[in-house]
Amino acid sequence: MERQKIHNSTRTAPSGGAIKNVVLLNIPAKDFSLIRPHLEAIDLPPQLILDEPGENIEYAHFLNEGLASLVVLTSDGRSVEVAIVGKEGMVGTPLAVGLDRGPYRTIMQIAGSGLRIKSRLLEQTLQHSPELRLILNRFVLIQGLQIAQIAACNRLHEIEQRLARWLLMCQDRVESDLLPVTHEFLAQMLGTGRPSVSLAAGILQRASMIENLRGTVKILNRKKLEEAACECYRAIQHFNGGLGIR
Amino acid sequence: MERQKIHNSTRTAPSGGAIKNVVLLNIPAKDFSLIRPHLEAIDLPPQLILDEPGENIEYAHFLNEGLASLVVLTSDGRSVEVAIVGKEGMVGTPLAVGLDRGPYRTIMQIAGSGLRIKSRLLEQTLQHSPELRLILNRFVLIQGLQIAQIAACNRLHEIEQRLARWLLMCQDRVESDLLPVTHEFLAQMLGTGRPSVSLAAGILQRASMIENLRGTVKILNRKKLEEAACECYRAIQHFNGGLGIR
DNA sequence: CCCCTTCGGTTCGTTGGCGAACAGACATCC
DNA sequence: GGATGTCTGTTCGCCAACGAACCGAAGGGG
Repeated sequence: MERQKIHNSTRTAPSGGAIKNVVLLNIPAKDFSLIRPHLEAIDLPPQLILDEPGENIEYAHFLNEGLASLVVLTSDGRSVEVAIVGKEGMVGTPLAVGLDRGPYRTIMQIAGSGLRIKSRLLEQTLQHSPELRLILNRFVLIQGLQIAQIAACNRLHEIEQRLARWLLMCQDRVESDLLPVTHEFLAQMLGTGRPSVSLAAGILQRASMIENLRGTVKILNRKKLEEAACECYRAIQHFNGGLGIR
Repeated sequence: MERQKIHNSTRTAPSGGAIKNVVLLNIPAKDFSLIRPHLEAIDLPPQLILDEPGENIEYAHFLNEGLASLVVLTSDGRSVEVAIVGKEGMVGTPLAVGLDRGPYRTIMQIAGSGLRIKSRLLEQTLQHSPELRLILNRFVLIQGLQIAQIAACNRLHEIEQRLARWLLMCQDRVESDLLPVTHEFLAQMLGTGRPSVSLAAGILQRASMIENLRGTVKILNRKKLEEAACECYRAIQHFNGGLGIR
């Protein structure tokens, strides 16, 4: 068990880079050897779109660093984020159950890198690895719980709390205290207008929880920020308990 | 293929009742015989609570008629519905991936009946039926898509549209034009106050789409109601395409 | 028959959030 | 150093939604 852990922590991609993605690290060694040759290292700059709603999903992505958002778009051009995926999961969940498209846009929020695998090759691998299949299906469910909590949060809580929640969830998946996001972008994620975000961010700043810099938000006091956030943050954190997030 | 269909449509529970649940009908015959002896018929009166957040899920439920809601509760006593489950799915999705509890309350919305199976027995069955496992996991994903759409809807659309959407989704899963729900209950589902519901329902009534009776809403004009609903209704309907809902 | 509960309809004052708009700060490029 | 574009801070008027409250109607039980 201990040896397995050590082995996991030094698992490498074909390109030689260390793997940090929790899903990949949790695959049993024998099954990892099945998938490893098909993995392809990929750089993931901010705003890169990984999947579009209704379009064929070519690759499954496993992040090592950075942060992707699942976003629902409406016909009038507005948008809301419904889930966040970092190194704890997988992007392209429909592939896990043999479907080839989903209804959301998946977009890189914070730059990073990861590994990708052709959908057809993932499917082949899944047929020989029930363990991987279980891991992915479990992630699909957990992600559903996260989405449900955000659904409730979107309805019941106010912008200030939701902003605090978002900043915390974001920082949980990034090393730094500096989150490179603009208010405009936050507005799209929170499904609101930009002035509302600036207003809420101003309040948090005056309470010295954060500092608003140009194009980035700096976390000054995590503890106070957690108090300002709604219970949804704790709830989501709890779902992810087994997935290696904090 | 055709014979299979005919067989499916006459599949019966141990109690002798006909099965209408789409998940159960789609299980291959050989695997259905595995699960059949463990199924137990159950009557499902309105307001019956099937699962509570954080508590052990004893049974998986497969509805034949009626309608259940997944509801997220907050600490201040408010609530929102995040998904609806009828005969197209399963209640107790965490069991499908070997987890034993979830974060939502599952409550019967419209009276009905169904079949249930002990969680331990379902788990045993799953180990011998990859087909059933795939069907359930696929449902878990589809339900996630539904929740995501509702998450967006909760944020971006107004009560009137959301109410119309809810009524349509409800009627899709019930034979009658009469939906036995109170405004108070609708308020809890839509995560809003009761007056807001009465107001919106009044508008829909004056447009002769519905009629508000005591304790029930009558659908008068489905077509107009669909026009009044937001795009989310169509989207969710589309996800369920393969699941036997309309 | 009357009482009592449940529900629907409506009101009213308050508020959070929205969209549009503008001004100032900062960064980059020439 | 000046011009341009991006980003933040802030204002203002407007509207949807909220919570509390009250009334009246409908239904059920004694």
